[in-house]
Amino acid sequence: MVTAATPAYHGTMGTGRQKQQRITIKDIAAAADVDPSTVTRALQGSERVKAETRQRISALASQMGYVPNMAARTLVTQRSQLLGLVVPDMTNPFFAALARGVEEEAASQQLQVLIRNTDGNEVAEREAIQFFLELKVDGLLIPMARCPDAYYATLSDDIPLVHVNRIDARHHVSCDMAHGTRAVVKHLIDLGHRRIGFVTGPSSPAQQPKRNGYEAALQEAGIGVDKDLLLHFDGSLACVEELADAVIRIAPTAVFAWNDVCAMGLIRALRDRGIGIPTDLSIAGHDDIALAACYDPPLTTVHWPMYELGQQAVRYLFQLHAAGSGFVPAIPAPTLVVRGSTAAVTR
Amino acid sequence: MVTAATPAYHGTMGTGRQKQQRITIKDIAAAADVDPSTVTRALQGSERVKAETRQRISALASQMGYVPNMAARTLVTQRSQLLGLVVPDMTNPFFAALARGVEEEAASQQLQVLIRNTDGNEVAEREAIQFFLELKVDGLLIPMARCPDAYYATLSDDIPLVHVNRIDARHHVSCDMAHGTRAVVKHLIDLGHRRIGFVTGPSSPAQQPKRNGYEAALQEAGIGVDKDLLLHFDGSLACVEELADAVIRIAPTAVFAWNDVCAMGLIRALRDRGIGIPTDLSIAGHDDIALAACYDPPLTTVHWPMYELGQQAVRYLFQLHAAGSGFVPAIPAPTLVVRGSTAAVTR
DNA sequence: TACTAAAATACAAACGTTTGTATTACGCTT
DNA sequence: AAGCGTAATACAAACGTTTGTATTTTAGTA
Repeated sequence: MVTAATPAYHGTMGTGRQKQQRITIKDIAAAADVDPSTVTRALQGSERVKAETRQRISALASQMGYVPNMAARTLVTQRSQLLGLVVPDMTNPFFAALARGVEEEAASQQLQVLIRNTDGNEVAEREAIQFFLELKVDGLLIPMARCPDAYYATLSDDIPLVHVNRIDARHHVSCDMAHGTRAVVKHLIDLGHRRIGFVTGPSSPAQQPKRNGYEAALQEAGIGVDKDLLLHFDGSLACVEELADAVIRIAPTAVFAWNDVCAMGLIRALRDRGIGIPTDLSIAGHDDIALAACYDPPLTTVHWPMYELGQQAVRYLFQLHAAGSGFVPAIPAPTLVVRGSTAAVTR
Repeated sequence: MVTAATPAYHGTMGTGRQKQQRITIKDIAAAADVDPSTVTRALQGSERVKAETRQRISALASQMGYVPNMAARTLVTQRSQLLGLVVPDMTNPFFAALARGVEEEAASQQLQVLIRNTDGNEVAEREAIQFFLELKVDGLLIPMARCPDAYYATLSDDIPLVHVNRIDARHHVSCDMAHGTRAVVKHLIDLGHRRIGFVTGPSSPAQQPKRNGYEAALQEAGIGVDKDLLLHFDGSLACVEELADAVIRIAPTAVFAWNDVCAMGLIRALRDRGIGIPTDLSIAGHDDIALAACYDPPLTTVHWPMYELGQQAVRYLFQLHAAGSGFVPAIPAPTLVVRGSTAAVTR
């Protein structure tokens, strides 16, 4: 047998490596004249290998352009060092902030975060989860989950799974969503409004508290919930035109929109129809996206502690890993941000 | 049957979730009384295994809750079925649209897309690339790359890599960025503007053509480039205030802003200072994000064919895989979208 | 010098797939 | 019934790591 072990360095003519030849731990072992296991340990910085050898090996590794093979590592360790994050839409600044919190916290535990969008589609969500399962991620984070709870229940044995803002789930980290919406509606009531429209959004169990807050505030003020004042936003900006027409028809003095984007679109569409904001009508949004402060008028809205939610969710995940049970995440409440799009009632 | 299947976990007894033994292909093989290789082939739908057996095996697989192990597959096939997409910021609707195109096209080839954000940070970009390398992705897509070209050159042997909108790169798919910016500046010139400010953004080789277009349009119209009319946007909305002050100081009749967000912030800040848009000053943006049409006034801007760029980039990648060389992507040019934020010069 | 504990390293068996090759089973033809 | 081509399946060797255990080396002691 010919010894094929040597990876045949091709003319290393000064310029650095040229050969596209996967360098493995074995190659390094051969070059350093040690066993592959020693290379592994050296690269891990194990105390078990002599400092000098460690030094020599890692020098060799970077010099040879060694790139560890995650697949092999995952296979043997049964840990991928990966966290899966399943979000409806990363374009939404709201989820972007959450992802930020997740990534930050995960990094502190040497974990990488993988993100998949679902477009709020239930089927896509399942596919994303399935994908992460195959990838053998070490944990799954699902904000605003769309599927029925039973589905996640079947999963929770396979993999640690934490929901965000889904209070009916087994493991979840949530802020008091209803608190924020209650505050904004109360704010409108305090301004003298009585006919307050509410634009609902894509329905999902995770979003239910939003509506509860609206109703709670009205009831606290002794105002009945009028079904006629409910409108619906399908998430597309095209929809704001008919929304504007509907608002004119039902003639509220204030509208609490599903989110900031919806509020902005609505303001523009209403202005096109000759309705001044906030002079003729007050409009509040939700989420407090970056542009909310930049709109004209600046948007009154609800700010969510998304970054913190992301952080806490990751911590919760670790508790689950450690078989701990009673983790109580500390989440600040959403806060009302009063800006220029709401004003005292004029009629 | 011996208990060899139990992988003897340390501790964790009691509180946590109980150990589930993952189902492997071997388990299915045992249950179906066939060889593991037959299971693999059955699951792949290979003609080599009898239809009835195939049927039986896949029934068994789903019944037993089998989840394929990507790591093992990747290890042996040397293909991860994964595509890496490295973007500065997925929050940017612009990159979101690109990702959409990439995902769509990749899906048609049974590939999954993994996305990593870099925040426009060069170090983060390298880390992201390194990460993807370890993950053994089948291809790398990098729009608006930040690092010097030499860096990517060293990579291109290891992995197929396609840039988006980076014309100095070896393999790239780009639209004629300068064309869009030239069109918008020409539009302003046609409206009678002569003093046209330009707000630059985070510099990167990929963004150079944007500025070239600005200068080209001026030169074509016989207007000199006045360095005093150049401003800078650092990407944060906080920056618009000082930007507004600067605009007032240098007193252009029109401003071409780095992007739509910048334009919106600037409009609001200028209004706060008593300057009407577009009556006193015209402002154009870039990117044509969804909210651009919803702003008040609706933004004149440049629409990019990002979705198409994403698609074409993936196709290019496949050409590279197939060792084909002369792929010429067909990319529509960016188009000018005239809305309400620009008007004829009044002074 | 012989002996031993500790340090350093080597060995070998996994991890869960895939795939080329070898083997068996089956249905024909003669 | 022997022979044969093919269909169906089994075998076995990878892929690149990690890690428990065995072995060697080293240095320190008696």
